[in-house]
Amino acid sequence: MTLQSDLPANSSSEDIAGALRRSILAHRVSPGSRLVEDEVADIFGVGRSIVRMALQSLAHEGLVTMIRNRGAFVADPGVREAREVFETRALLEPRTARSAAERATAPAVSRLRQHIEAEHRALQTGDLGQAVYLSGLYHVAIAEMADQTIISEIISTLVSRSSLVVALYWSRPRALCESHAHHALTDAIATGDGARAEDLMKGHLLDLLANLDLRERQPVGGSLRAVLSRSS
Amino acid sequence: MTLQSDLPANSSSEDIAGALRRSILAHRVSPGSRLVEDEVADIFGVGRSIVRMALQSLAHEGLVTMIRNRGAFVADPGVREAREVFETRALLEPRTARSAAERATAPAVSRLRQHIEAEHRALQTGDLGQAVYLSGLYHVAIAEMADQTIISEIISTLVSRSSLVVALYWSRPRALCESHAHHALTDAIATGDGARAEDLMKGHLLDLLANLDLRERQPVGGSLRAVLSRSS
DNA sequence: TGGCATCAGATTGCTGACAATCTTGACCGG
DNA sequence: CCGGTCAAGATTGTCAGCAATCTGATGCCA
Repeated sequence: MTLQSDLPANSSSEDIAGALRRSILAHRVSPGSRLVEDEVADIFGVGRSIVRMALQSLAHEGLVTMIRNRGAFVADPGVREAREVFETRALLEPRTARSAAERATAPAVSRLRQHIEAEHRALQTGDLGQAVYLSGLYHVAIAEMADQTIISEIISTLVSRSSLVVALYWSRPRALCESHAHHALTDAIATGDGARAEDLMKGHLLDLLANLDLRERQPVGGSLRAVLSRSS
Repeated sequence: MTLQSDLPANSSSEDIAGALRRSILAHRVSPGSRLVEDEVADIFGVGRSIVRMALQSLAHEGLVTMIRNRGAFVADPGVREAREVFETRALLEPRTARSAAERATAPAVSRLRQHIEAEHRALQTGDLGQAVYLSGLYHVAIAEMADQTIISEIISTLVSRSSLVVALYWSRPRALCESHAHHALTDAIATGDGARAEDLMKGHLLDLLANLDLRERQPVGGSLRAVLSRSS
């Protein structure tokens, strides 16, 4: 677990939750990893209570699993949860994209295009984790355009969880992902075509779900042992 | 703030979060009230750390607002949040009701009817807060029938927040609420009529939203002062 | 060899105390 | 009478330490 932190020694629990979140979403720590309170506290130079709060926050978001007397682990969603995350997004995001299109402003649209560009750059430098993370931010930005605070927050956590799901179940390692989908969607929003935006978003999410390899996989530790015994 | 607690002295933070939640949802503490950590800790006979965790939990659910260095308050949703809560529910619950209808089992349906009955009893004994609370549980029960964990959790928090909204904005104090709607919806689910369940749920939620008096109201303290100055 | 009790080490759960911060009310000058 | 300043009290934020619990390794016995 290498959680490089460039944070000032005196950070609040939200700062630490944010730093941990970025590390998890960019796949710098793998699902299932243990997050020891003392260790994290040392890394960020704070006491354990602060780390505890940050971990509890992330647990509420579904990015971390806490087990009493055992500690905190980076969430490790199963196939069922993976499916449910995308099904829920498919319920919320299409209509939200429509709202966003209906109240699109020029600066907001250009912010969307900047997101896409940043995502592209990350893909070209080969930083897949960062690309997935930025692709998530694009969806959150759309939700915020729709000016719906509650839905934005829900989508934000769902997008986070999606990032974990993609890390675990994405079936086409080097696919060009979905830049085309994002481009088309942005165009629809820019022209204020709500119906089209809704359709595109729905298709996009179904597409993502279809590209997951949702066969039951072995628990991480088990598969490692299996690999070793085969290679011997 | 009278938080009667019949809890054993040794309770976990979840127990306390639950007790607080019930108190808030049944309107035994009014929105905006302060929740002092020491006070709550004394009432439940635990240390402050446990209360802190419980409060943080409720803050994540949107039932409590925490302000740094100032403390925790029972949430006091504004008109905008009130509208958004119901709009989000309208996005999630109709489809979920359809799923519930499509996989309805006899015991699950009878549990729904029990919920309705309990709600009726509360209404007849005049316990309006309890009735609203139970009416919320009915909606959560439907979400659970649909066998969607994530959506169930989201709906559960939205239903909680709805309870606060109803406490603040319900326009017809003695209306017979919505028992008819719940009955019809249950019938649709019992007969496995998914399309009808979806329609009924959508209508039901729009109905609820329409019966809120969403004019901007004065902050609680301010209106009190206004009343006093008028009566003088 | 395989299964089970036991124990040391590591880690979390919780409490009490102290520091930092905010609120309230009194005081004071204009 | 009004606004601003200051100090006391109340409340939250954080830390360090200890008790409770879990993990995994060791040794024992069938």
